[in-house]
Amino acid sequence: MSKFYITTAIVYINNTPHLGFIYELTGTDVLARYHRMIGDETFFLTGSDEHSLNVERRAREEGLSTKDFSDRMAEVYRQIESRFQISYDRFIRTEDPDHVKGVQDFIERIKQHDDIYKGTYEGWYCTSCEEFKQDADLRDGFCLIHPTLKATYLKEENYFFALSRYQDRLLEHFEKHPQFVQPESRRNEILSIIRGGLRDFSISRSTVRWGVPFPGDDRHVVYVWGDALTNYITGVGYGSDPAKFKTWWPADLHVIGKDITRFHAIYWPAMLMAAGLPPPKRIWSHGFMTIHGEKMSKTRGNILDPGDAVQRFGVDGVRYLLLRELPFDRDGDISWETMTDRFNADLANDLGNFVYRTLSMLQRYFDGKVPAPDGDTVALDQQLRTAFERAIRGLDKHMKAVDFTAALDLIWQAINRGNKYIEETAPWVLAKQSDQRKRLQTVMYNLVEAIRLTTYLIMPFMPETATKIAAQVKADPKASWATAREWGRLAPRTQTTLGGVLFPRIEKPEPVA
RNA sequence: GGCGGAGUAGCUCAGUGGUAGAGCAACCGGCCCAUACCCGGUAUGUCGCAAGUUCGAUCCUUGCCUCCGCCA
Repeated sequence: MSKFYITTAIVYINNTPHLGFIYELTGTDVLARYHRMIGDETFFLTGSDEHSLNVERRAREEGLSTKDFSDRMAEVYRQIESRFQISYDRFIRTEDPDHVKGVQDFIERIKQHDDIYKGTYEGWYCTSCEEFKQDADLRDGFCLIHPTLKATYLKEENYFFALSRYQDRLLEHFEKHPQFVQPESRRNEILSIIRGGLRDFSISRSTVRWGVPFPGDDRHVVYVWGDALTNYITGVGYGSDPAKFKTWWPADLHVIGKDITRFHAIYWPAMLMAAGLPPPKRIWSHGFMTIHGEKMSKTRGNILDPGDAVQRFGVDGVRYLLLRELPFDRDGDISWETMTDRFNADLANDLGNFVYRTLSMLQRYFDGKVPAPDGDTVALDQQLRTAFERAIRGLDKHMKAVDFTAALDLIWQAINRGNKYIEETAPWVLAKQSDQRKRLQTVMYNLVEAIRLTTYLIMPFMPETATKIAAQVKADPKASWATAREWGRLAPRTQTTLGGVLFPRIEKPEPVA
């Protein structure tokens, strides 16, 4: 048994959650659940990033103190994560006292290493991006990302992190650890940035009050990356619980959005090196979702709302659809229409119907009690078994590669093999022939066994559905995967129950001619 | 401007040096256990454009076009 420490990026509480946020959380959650299922000691960290000028501003707009506003928004996020069955072990907030203390400790250690110095930052600053801008990022003095907001010229004394000293060490690290940043396209981008030379970055702000006081100079607060990234270590005890920290760090996987890859893949390992700590083992940079080919954005008004999604497809439906429909290594397109089509095809027609028709036949022919297989195994039986064994092996392989689409594809191949098996063995015909009783027993056993294995296969992706099916076939959701995964573990005479329809078909409105 | 990725059936995508596949949608047939479901079959494509290498390229090379990403 080994340990597995996985994180998502902490979410910036400035805005309300949209479906892209659920996407990252769900993908990460699937990995966490998978590792728990296979028996790894797992710690799953998510949380909220609450410090910044924008948050101060938003709070003021809402007529709340920054603290009250942060409390409220953090709770909004925490609740929606729970709603989506995100099985985090801790939801860290940058306001948490142990985080604040850990950040100061971390900065202090980098200072002792002489990698922090005081300097002056001067240039055009966009208050909405909270970033200094190069000339190329501005047009007529307006930030390109915020064309209605005039940039202001600022001269500010800041503390800087000496990132430029880390070019060689970072390159060496990338070379020694080819899987450090994935997918490879992101790794290549990062490598070319590093090779192009690194600039020191400011790690404090004196114009912001809402943040962690900078150690040794409390006119400053620790600026975004020194504060936010650090959650990955403070979340598991850095600065507060050395034994816990030792258990979990380094993280096995940071799951992040592609937009913040450079901060995670360059700033973060460099800061850790400066503090004498090992970098995370692996960083996965996922793509974004587009709607009908367009970026999701407030101004376009095409934001998919997580609550809407649940209304339409249920929690497990959304989880499945996001990971099946979008490739996790690059951008992918999605819409209510494509989600609805796939919901009906994969969940209602394939999975839901497979479980329902099988268990209802079992009710009819054996009063729901699993018969003992009796007689020879024929080629058809073997095909069914093989399909499931392939899916099981595939799950292991594709979870390692963070390829949800491929894993689900194999699982659905197995489920569909099950539907074909029913058609080919025609249990309703066997049931009418008294001399086929033994064959019917074998067929029904095989089908219920396939359903039992399906519960485990889909468990990380659709925990609620897996639990429902498990209850129907009396599978133990907590069973050790090493043995539960074996074909033939289903005990004859198990009393099954027929549950309701798992995924009711969604009727699509008739197209208007 | 530099670097990188992508352009394959209506849609989403897989794929190999020997002239192409899956799923969905469509159509036809079958079945009736089942959520108007499931099973079988059918069809559809100058595999972005052009040239080159090769006996032969969708897969290799070059140029071009379009889209996207990262950097400047």
